[in-house]
Amino acid sequence: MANDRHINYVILGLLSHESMTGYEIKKRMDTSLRFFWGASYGSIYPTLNTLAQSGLITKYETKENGRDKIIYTITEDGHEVLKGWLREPVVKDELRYETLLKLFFGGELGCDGSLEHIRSYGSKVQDELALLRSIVSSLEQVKANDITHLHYLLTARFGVKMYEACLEWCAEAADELKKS
Amino acid sequence: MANDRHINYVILGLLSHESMTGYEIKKRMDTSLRFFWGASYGSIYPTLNTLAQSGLITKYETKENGRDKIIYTITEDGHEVLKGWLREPVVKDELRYETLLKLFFGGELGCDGSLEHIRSYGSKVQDELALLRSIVSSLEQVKANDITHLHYLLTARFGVKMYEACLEWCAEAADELKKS
DNA sequence: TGGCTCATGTAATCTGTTACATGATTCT
DNA sequence: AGAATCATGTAACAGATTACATGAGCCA
Repeated sequence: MANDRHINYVILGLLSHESMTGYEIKKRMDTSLRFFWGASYGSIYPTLNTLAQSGLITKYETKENGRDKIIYTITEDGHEVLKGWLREPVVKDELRYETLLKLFFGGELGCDGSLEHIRSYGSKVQDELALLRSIVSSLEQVKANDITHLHYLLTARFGVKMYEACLEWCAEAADELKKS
Repeated sequence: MANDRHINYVILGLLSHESMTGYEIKKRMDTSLRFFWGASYGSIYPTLNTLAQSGLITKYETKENGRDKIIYTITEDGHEVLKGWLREPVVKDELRYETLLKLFFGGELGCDGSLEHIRSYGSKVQDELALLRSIVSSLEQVKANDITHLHYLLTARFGVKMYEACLEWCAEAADELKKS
């Protein structure tokens, strides 16, 4: 592989679970991975082509229900490259929280503005939490002794844990702002 | 202001607290803001110049201890622009967690690899947590009834809450991987 | 028939980092 | 004396998004 961008490994990872189209990859990003990673078509489709050229995935052009599709499948080489990346230590975990930025500078505005940001953040978190909880409970019901399933479950539970802590903080922070 | 990048507001925000040099701004990024935002010299210095050209901050070139410095100060216009941004709703809170990515695809590798990632993540979190806790306790000791202080404290507490939840998750996740 | 979803892709743009260049001062 | 820190800045590059273009099938 010429370059070493995350998007390569994300796609290889998704294809290691299941063969799919670029469109479906994008869907997974917006559902399963949305909590901790994102990508747009503008990075997905070109990457699929370079991965195919490198022989890490294969293209299968077909027609389903009259719709043209390209189904991508990971190759042996692809698996090896993915595993190589998985074995390497994590380089960076990043948070870019506009909410915290606005809160950090919130003294400039007064408490009401900050309270509004916290409220709106809290309600966003609550929605995400509901979504994640439903994912967790459906994964728990499957009760597969499959290791892949366990990994999904652990990441989803991470999200639940995070968001629960967020909500606690929201309540406490709002209280304190009201007191002042 | 010609453009609408976050870096503009981050700098205005920091300067709303205190006048300082570009070098000091970078330091704040790496200490106070490191938990939820980051920036490099390559974005800070050019932004300082455009902000000065727009009249949102002023330059004061001086010499301290024989060192050349440029101290930047926010203007009235700068305050207004900052307030305008603070009043607007938050557009995006983002997480880019390589650790979760590697864990999500960790089924490919086996439990040992995932356990190693969790361990290493846990120890990183513990370091950050210690740092944040010391910030929180020093902020609590100041006991300023100042609203700006309260805002610092709330963001720091957010970090503590997050990281505590992370550590709980690390312990639980590791247990479950060991069981399997 | 009109709007939504499925499906693929590209060009322009944006935003930021990395690596380098430079030079003074302070600490050990 | 040498290393680390203070201090400012730029050019090349990286990595990604946005907006657009295109077109077919599905549902009401």
